[in-house]
Amino acid sequence: MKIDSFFENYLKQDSLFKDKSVLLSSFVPEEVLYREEQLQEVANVLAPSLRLEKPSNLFLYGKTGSGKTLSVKHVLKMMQAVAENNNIKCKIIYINCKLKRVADTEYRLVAQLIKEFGEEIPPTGLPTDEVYNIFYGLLDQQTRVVLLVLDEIDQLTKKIGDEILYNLTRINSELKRSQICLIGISNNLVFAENLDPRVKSSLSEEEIIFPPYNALQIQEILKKRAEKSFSSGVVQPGVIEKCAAYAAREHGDARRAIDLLRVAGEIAERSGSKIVEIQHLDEAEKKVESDKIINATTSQPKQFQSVLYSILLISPQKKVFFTGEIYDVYSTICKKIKQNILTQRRISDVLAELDMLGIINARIISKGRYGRTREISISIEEKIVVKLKELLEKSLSIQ
DNA sequence: AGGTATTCACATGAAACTATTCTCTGAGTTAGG
DNA sequence: TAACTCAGAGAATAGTTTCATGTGAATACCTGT
Repeated sequence: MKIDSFFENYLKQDSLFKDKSVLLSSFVPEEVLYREEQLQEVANVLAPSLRLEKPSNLFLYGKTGSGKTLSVKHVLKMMQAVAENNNIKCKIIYINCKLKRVADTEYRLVAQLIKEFGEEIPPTGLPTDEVYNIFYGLLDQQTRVVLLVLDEIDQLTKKIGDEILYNLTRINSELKRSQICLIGISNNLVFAENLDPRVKSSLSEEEIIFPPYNALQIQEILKKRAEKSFSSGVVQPGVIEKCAAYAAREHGDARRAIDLLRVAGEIAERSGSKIVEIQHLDEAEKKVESDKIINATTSQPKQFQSVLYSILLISPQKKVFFTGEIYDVYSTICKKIKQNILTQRRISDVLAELDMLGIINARIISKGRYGRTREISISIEEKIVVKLKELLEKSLSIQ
């Protein structure tokens, strides 16, 4: 098939999708299923801001894909509509703290806040307290309530500590006219435990817990979304059920389920199928998994990649191996590609990161007289290992 | 045999360092009046 | 004299290194039987 006719055919062939955006994670539906209680609670807490009174700070807990972000966005959307209708000055800022190079440090977070007020701030070069001052100035320009949503706040504190949160909670006492209300969202259920007690008490004036969805609920959610996104009759019976089952196994992660459905649809479409079948779903699961890993590794620095490559080199020969062995292999590889060799201390950290990413399985064991070390095994599929190995060879230009 | 002390091979933490990217400031230089 | 250039001081950040301290249990070493 020649390319030109390919495009022709592509156009002629009608899409399986009616509206794919419904299946993207940024989509906010008009109706949030099975979260009525939480929605109401969020609304209750935030309502005072419509009277220009400061609402209590709010904290939301729940595992990934349990509808936290969605619920908050939904409530805030409604509120903003009302605020606009009645000409109430109420500013809503949503920031995801996990985004690299956007809001993952104190400086950048405040810089991002300033940006929300329509001012630009250089990415570096300014002292942090200077940036704070600019922010205070902007905040206090007029009387209003500012609702600040910090998504994945646990990532932020894990990286740089809870000082920022302390600063943010104290802002109110410095402001004359504005009021700021913090809404924290965390995936980590024990997040607040290791927080400065002062921060903890002022941040979690109100707490709402989001339980995971069960399989049935995910099914309903998927059905709703599928109706809107796919053309009718495309999704075969059983697909949604299986998709929900996959997700329920992973602590009821609805986002993952929706993602899976979308990828399954894309795969079906690309293969020229007119319907989405279970087989596409299985393929999608593999793809999502391998994409996740490949994305995670390719965005890492060279040194990180060479450590991973070393592990992949050892893995066919042994089922489990130890830090020292990896370090040896890593050293020879570094020599081979003329890269300087990092200390074992650093490699230890890299291994811990790889463990976090779920690429390897590391467990600290003691071999008694023969020391203490990480017992490492690889935790990704053979197929992905091969693919990853090729990729790393290219990226590190080996051979 | 039973109990204690050692010892290995790292793990884990904190602080300090390095390279890079960026701003701001003020001295020196240039061009126009 | 105003405008411009350009070096140097200071910041933020990511990735490391250095130094210091921690640690679980297999083994070595006793001790008394």
